[in-house]
Amino acid sequence: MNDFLTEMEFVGLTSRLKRLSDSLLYSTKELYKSEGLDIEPNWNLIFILLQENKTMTITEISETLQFSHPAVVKIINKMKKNGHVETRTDTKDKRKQILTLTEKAHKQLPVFEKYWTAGRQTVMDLLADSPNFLEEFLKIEEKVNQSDYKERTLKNLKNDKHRY
Amino acid sequence: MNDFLTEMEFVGLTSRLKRLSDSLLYSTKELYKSEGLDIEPNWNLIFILLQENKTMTITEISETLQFSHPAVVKIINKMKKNGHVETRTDTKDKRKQILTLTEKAHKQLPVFEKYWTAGRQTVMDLLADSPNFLEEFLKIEEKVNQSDYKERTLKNLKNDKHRY
DNA sequence: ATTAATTAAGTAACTGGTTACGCAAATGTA
DNA sequence: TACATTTGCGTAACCAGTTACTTAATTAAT
Repeated sequence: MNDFLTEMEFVGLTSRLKRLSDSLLYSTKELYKSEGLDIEPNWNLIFILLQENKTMTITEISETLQFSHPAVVKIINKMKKNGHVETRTDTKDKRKQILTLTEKAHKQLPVFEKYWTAGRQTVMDLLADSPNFLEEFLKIEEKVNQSDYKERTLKNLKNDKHRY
Repeated sequence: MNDFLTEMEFVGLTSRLKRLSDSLLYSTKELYKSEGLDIEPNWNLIFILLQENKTMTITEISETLQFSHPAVVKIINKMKKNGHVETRTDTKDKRKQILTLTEKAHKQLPVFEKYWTAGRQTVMDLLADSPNFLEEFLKIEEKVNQSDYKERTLKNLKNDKHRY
């Protein structure tokens, strides 16, 4: 039916990536909402990190997840408001905020994990017919990290000029 | 270096998709800005559509690009402000806005196209080592369209229960 | 020891999308 | 012909991220 975007494959890749990630995001939000869970999509990553490491700082989380630190600040503020995370100032380095999961979080984790497991299963289902997807996706991420879209495109522009 | 997200493959796929699409988006914005082009990332899609079809309405564009119609309204308003698009009300159906490219847009198109071609080349470079990526990506899109993340995950939850 | 540079975290403003809602025009139906 | 439904578009409020800037604390360097 709608073949324009497919036809435009290369041109529209960015849009399509965004559309898919948005679609997964909103769908996850709806799921949690409809099931009455007071958590939000990316929190699982932070829950898992804090569960494994017990304590972490904003910067550590933002580096691990490769989010900007303001993004982490926002998420953590929400998680604090919901009572899932506590913070205290590091006594040795008063700039740092030490983050830990609350008792409430630990209590609810088994329930959350049920949903995360089901979600992981969904991703596996979605990827079932795309056996190379993750591996190839990783390659693209690595390439973009080495030299981003802007750099590469400027280089292509220059090369095109020399072709005359 | 940062292997957490990779290790979390399935769990973090949504985040990673978003990160990649954001990265491409911001990089494209920077490119246009640094080169002094007064256009923005997704506009090429609309330029191309309007060039091919001469006139289109908001709804037609939103359906073709699979964007929500408010998203298209916003983009078109910016393009109007920049003098690249003109609108007039359809005489037969006064609800419809007929969109066309302006003279200015047509004049600048060859310059824009140089950048879009270079960008398309960049995407091809990025995908060079991922020969199955687009095809497999399409499969995932199709699956999500058939049944979204929420639906699938709820189903997985139910199945898990029956396993006991 | 003082000053300069770096680092951690917070805030503000913005971005490109979304859903929800409202209005007016057109269409379908009794 | 009147009334209900649908359609097209616009606006508002929201969302999860970003960059840019600020402040305070720490570390490095003269």
